[in-house]
Amino acid sequence: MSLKTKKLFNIYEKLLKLYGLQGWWPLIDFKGTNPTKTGSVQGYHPGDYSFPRNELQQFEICIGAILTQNTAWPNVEKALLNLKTINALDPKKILFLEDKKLKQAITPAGYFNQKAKKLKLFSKFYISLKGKTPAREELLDVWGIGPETADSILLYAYKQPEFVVDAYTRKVFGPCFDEGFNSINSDATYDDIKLLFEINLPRDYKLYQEFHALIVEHAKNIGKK
DNA sequence: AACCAGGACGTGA
DNA sequence: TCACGTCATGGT
Repeated sequence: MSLKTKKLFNIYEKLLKLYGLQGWWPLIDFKGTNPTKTGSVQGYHPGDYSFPRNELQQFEICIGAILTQNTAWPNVEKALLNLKTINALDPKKILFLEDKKLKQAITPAGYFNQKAKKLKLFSKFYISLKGKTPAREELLDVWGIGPETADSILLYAYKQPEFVVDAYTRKVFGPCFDEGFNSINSDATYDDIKLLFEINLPRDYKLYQEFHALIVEHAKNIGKK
């Protein structure tokens, strides 16, 4: 086991001890519980990596990944609930939904003009997959799907071992990159950081899911003070 | 009352 | 390539 591997596992264990299992990705149709969460956000399922269990849950995760771009999750949840209320949490329904109604439903998540376009384009793409797992490059070719959204979709909706890098990852690991991981500094690119994790950790989607969720939880906590 | 959230795209240099 | 502006609502 390399030094970097040991360091990453060490950090993972510390975060796990601090915050416990996170149970990402949250699903609005699943009434899970997670004592580390507060507020209205439900549907986390700590320790259960069997989700998504059907195509609708899978699609919901994809839509959530798009809606949460630069947006706090509680706002996304409101948008998802609105879509569910009008029975539109489904690729075909979204594709044929009036623009005005779609934008109205997702208003709480912000950027509703851009995101309405993104949801329609992704729905079309999702239908074209016919149940197949998309390649990362295919996802990136879809307008509105960048590296983080693509990796979130692959990791949480398709259980693919793609490590997700976000602003929180940089916040938490920035100092570590400068000190202990001397091949990568804090201005490393998205792919640099992604590869650091993927090269030095076993390709395990459960580990990647939990690690990323823990990083987000930790980043939120250190941001408060 | 600013500030920022689980980013991505378009533009000009 | 890369730095910067844009997109928009809701919570603190």
